[in-house]
Amino acid sequence: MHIAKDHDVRKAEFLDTAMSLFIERGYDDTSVNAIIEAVGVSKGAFYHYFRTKEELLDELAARAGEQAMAIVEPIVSEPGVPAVDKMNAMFARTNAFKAQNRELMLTLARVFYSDRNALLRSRMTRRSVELTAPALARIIEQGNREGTMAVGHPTQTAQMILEFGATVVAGFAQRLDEIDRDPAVGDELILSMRVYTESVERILGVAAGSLTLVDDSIVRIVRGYTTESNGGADDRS
Amino acid sequence: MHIAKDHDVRKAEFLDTAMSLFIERGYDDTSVNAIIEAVGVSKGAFYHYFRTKEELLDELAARAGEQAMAIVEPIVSEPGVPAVDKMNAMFARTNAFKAQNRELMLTLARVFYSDRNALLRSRMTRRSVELTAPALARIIEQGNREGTMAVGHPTQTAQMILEFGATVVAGFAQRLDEIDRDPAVGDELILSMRVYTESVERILGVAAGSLTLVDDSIVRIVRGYTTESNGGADDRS
DNA sequence: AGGTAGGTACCGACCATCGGTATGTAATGT
DNA sequence: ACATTACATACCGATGGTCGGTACCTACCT
Repeated sequence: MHIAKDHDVRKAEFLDTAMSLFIERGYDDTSVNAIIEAVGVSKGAFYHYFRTKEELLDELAARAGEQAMAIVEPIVSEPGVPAVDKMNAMFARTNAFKAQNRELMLTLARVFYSDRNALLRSRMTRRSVELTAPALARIIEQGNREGTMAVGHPTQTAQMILEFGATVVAGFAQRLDEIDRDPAVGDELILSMRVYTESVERILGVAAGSLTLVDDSIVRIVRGYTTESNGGADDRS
Repeated sequence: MHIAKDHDVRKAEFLDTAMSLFIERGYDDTSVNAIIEAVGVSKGAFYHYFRTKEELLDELAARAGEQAMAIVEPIVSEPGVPAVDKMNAMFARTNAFKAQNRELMLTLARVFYSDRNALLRSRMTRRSVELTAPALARIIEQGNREGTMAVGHPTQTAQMILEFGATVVAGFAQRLDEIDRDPAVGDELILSMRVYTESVERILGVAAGSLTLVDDSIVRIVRGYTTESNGGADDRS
């Protein structure tokens, strides 16, 4: 009756559906029963692939880390590119994706960064930082050699900047909803992103204004948050 | 038979016992049954004071924020003290407490910052940051006026520094256990705390070496972590 | 002074659901 | 053929939360 699928395929199926359910309802509020129901299998199937629900969470975190690494790696390895440009590229890559999937990112951000998902987020960012930090460290070392950066401890600093960024983004996302009640919050958020960029610039000892960690697309997301149809942009560069 | 206690007294009793149980075993792993057993009351009593287990968590977070504020407030209001000194005092106050209760802090840190308590931590730090940030912002503004600091947006920066600090401390605590397996991790952690201090100095535009956000007592905690009896200190200032 | 109405503080049995286990069985590879 | 994989199903203790009831204090009416 039941068709046996390939091991990795079924496992991916579990991971995918679990991920979207976690995003929807949060890790704690998504039961194993809900997962197996969505996949259309039995409990035994679930515990055949994962020893515990938490192990599934860890595998999700690991996958996220690998994906983050896959994006970052080619940028770092590119020869002949200045360190500052590499940093900008590294952050711009994720920004571009976010801008393209505006609707997705908004709902995703609101739920992923809601503190109902504190554990999920904690695990995923940690893995991502762990795997991405060495790459950023190499960029910083390159910047030191080029004389555009002045950082005493690249490895520690890289880790800190990434953790720092994750924290800032989390705070950012958690306040998105407030914009509805008070549009001024939107300006505050945009300001905080600029302060973040400036802070990183100072930490790296890089020239002011040379980094663009958060580009205009993010600003446009915030701007267009309340009203779906955003008319003329009232930007003041 | 049963003596009726005053409302606030009983509520505080719930909060206190719940807090110590959360610290001991984590939020998720502490059942409502465990709490009422420790307090010595029935299930009905608990749900008479709190609508859900999570509401109790929120009230704990609120209390923590107020306590943090109570420590910071008098330091900020003190007249005639340079901003840099105030910042050092603000951080030293908590450090001193930590050093005195070394044993307590270690167990507390290991559990509080273990990601089993991601939710608890997330709520508490958020409240603390929210309440403490304005005070730090005032210090930064004072530093700007004195010419010892150069910060464009004190409010946002204050918030960021505190969130940043919480993140760093969390990462710090989560790696404490690794020292047992690899003593070199201890050096890494101490280094990361120094990098944190230097980063904040740069963000504030303050003279290098003028901040002491993490004093030697913390270093001594890490040093004495593996062996209980710490003989001669092999410090290299 | 005595009755009683109403609110607060609490009890304890009960419930659906949770994560996880035990055991069985059909399909598949060798 | 036989072991291993890939599930299914029934079941477990524990959990967060509900609910109907009760003891007790206070206030007011007569």
